[in-house]
Amino acid sequence: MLTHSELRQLFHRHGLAATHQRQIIYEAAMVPPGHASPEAIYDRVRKKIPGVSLATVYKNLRTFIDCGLLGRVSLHSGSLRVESNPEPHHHLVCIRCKSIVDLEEKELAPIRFRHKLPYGFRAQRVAVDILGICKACSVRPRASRKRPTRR
Amino acid sequence: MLTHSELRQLFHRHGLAATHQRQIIYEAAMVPPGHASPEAIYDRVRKKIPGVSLATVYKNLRTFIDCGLLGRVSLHSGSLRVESNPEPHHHLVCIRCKSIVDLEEKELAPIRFRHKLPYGFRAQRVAVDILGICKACSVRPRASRKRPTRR
DNA sequence: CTAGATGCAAACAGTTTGCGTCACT
DNA sequence: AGTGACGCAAACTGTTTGCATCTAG
Repeated sequence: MLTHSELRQLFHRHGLAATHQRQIIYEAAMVPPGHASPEAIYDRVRKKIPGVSLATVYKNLRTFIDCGLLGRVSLHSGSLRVESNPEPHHHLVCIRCKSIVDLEEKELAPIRFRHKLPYGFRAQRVAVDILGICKACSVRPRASRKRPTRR
Repeated sequence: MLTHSELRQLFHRHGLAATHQRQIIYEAAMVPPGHASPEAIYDRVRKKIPGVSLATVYKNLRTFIDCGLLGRVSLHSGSLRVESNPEPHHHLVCIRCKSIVDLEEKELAPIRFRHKLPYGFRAQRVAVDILGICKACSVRPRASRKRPTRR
């Protein structure tokens, strides 16, 4: 948890004004265990700033993501992608054009846990995403990449 | 690629009527490399059945997913989930309540490829999702799980 | 003949945008 | 003082639903 002035510095380092809303939104996004949804963050922020606008929360989250202060859990939040391959398998995912190519399970050596899984979690299967740049995108100049549909 | 009557059998095995639309939608969802979006599937289907309704496509995709004929690429399509942990790490994902818990990278033995990656793909990082049932959900009776927000 | 499927339009949820006003720097 | 942030409402995208009609079994 950052102090008030560490937070200011962090924002300034990224060229962002250190507004009150922004600070509270950032803190709300960082509360453990992370992975919050915009709605959940909005709810937390409203407890401290009852008048915040949901749009402000969205604008800030996008700003944070764009400058790397936050990440996103999945590149494919947004629209549904259907999975036609019924076999267990993994994915090569292009972070630029979001395309997905299957990788047969046997292409990867088995995943090994170093310790027992925490939290009474009962694992059923393991899905590996290998994130990178696909052939088409590394040929294509960066500027010409299609603007992602949304999000 | 299934023949017409194999397709009929497949549907009947799942208690689904073998309508013309359904067959075409299924085939459209299965065209390689898979992972199509509903819009993309709709576009393919319209080439064969110009009058299809987008709603019919959505209804069928949901039906297919519900009965296991199709999967979905990510459990988190739908709404954005923010990632507050800047360190490379993996995820334990509950397939029932969609909750996410981080797993430190060092908890997993390094991922090893058995062969070179295909397609000129330039890998940058590997994200592992361990899918299963979280402690809370394995205690909680199945019926009481919250209806997922959407999708 | 009947349960279930389709098509249409309207409803929704999540997210973004335009614009006037306000606040950091 | 000027640039960027905020708040509001309206616009948009992706998805679902209600209902009348049609069709496979």
